[in-house]
Amino acid sequence: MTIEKRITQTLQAAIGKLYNAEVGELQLQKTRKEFEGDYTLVTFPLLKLSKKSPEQTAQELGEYLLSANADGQPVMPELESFNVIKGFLNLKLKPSFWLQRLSSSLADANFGYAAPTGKTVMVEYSSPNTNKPLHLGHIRNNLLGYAVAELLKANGHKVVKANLINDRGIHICKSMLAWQLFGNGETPQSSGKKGDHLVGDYYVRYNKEYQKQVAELEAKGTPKDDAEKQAPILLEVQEMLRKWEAKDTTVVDLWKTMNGWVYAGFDVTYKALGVDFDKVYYESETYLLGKSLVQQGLDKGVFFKKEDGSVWVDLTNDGLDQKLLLRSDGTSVYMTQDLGTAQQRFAEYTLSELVYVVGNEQNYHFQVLKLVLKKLGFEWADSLHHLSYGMVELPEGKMKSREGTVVDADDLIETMVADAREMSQELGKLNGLNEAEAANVSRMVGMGALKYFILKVDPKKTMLFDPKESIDFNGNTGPFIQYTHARIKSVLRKAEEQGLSVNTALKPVQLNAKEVELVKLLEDFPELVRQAGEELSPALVANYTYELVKEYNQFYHDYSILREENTDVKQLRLVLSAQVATVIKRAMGLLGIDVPERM
RNA sequence: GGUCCCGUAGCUCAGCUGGAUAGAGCAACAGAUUUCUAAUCUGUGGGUCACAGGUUCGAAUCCUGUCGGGAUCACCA
Repeated sequence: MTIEKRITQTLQAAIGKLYNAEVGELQLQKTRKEFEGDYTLVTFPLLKLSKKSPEQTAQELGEYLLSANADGQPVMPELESFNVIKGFLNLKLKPSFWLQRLSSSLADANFGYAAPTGKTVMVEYSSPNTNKPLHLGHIRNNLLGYAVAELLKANGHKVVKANLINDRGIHICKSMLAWQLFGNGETPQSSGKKGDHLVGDYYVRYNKEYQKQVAELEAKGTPKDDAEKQAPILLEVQEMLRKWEAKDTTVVDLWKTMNGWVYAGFDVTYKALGVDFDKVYYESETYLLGKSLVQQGLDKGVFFKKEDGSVWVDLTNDGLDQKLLLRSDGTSVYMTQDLGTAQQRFAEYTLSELVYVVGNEQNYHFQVLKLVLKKLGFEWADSLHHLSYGMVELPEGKMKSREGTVVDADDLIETMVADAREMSQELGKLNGLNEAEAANVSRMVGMGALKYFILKVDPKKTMLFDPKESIDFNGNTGPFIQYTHARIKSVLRKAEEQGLSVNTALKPVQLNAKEVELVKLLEDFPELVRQAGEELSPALVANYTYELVKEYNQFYHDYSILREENTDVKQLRLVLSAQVATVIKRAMGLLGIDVPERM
């Protein structure tokens, strides 16, 4: 049970006794730092019961909590003192209580992780197109998806990480056609290019050629709109898509080959990002799903058919528009497929939740998806969650693939690691490490900087990614947290050299203020994980970790650990440090960030 | 035009299930060092929480409206 719950119960009982009345919700909160105390009860809502002033009510309640029961036991044994400021009753708990909490969290090997729930949750993320390499926007997606999956695991759920690859359609045909026309048989092996980059280059090449042809047509007097539809290369690519759909072996073989290059390239990027998947779906295999659902909807009368045979759902009563579900030629659209895959997934895995990590440009789509599934009568429609995230902008301007100023994921990763290495070297942090160790630390720090910078921001907000600031090793950054962890580990190693183990039971010692603050923060960790899991919010974890690190740094600065002469106090500080390191490591682990033992 | 999201310090962001004097980091300035790893710590200056109403004992937080920014409303995915 959390401390807050426990105190709330005590308070409810006390209020019941004092005022002879039942109280429901109490407003218990952490005491603000400028006041003395650990928890604060807001008494304003209780005035109706007490029929006294806020100050009197708080005072009365505080005195009662400190007094003894009929059996001689204190009403609230863990309470040391209280003070009243305006209507706020500040409760200060005994240091021995905090010491005891620290001991019990130390004894819990799974501190912060919940017991298995038996529930299975699917997190779909990444979901790239196969015509170009991953970029900055994908990085936010992948990091969010992975972190959310880890959070859900920490909350005791079984998690299926899924990737739905958009491997079909006109976009990949464009790369294929350009490769046929201009490629001279170039392969990743022959050119030394990463497969996804190679295919992406031909996508760019196609667009160049297309622009050129449109310009030529316009020069000959064709109106712009017509020119854009008549460019020969466009007609060719449309023909290619028709052939693909007709399963033309030449086209399908080329499609398989080039997609294979792309997948090999993606794997490298995924590995560098530290993300992975339990299940990969390909749209070429799922795009026909959902048609039977459309028929069901028609039978139930929740969808309707237009004269041309197309099927629609009318959502105007829900404040939305009419939405197409089946084209007039009977083929399905994106929405149809998503209806089908959702149903299939819930059936296949008996999911209790399905989380889609998809950019906010698809907010409308997921709103509709959920509504339509509800109209079809699926109870699990409410278990669909769209984790929507905003665009990542750059200092120079907005990043959008259409505008061509994309930041390539592989380039960015490489730059981050190289910068981390350079800065570590300048500070002499790599001295004494061999090449493999230096490379490993640089990788952890560079990726930590990138991941932390992106994950600490509320997903739904448009964020600004400043490469310079992200690699700034001061402040609320990944490297700062990693560094604190490494420093604690260093102290613990030195302690071990002195023959001090950190596993012995704690002797009763008086905790100082900073130590109590640390224990309090550590105590928040399990509840934080629970909340972050519920809200699908890695940012919550990131900002908590930073708070913990800041608090520890103050403690570290103000008090010595190894030089402390009182062995019991020294032991306490070692154990406390070890626990801080453990929690940092776990919290960062939830964000997919590695923490080095030394740096 | 409809729907959704955002607007907090010069900059990047926390805080939002209503509570005390709105917080960090960066940048600026002033300090601290025989390092337990200073990639640290302390201090100073910096705010009409976009604006206006409303609810409340109490609003950055909830409601309504206005302004500003973004996304979306395809027989694309």
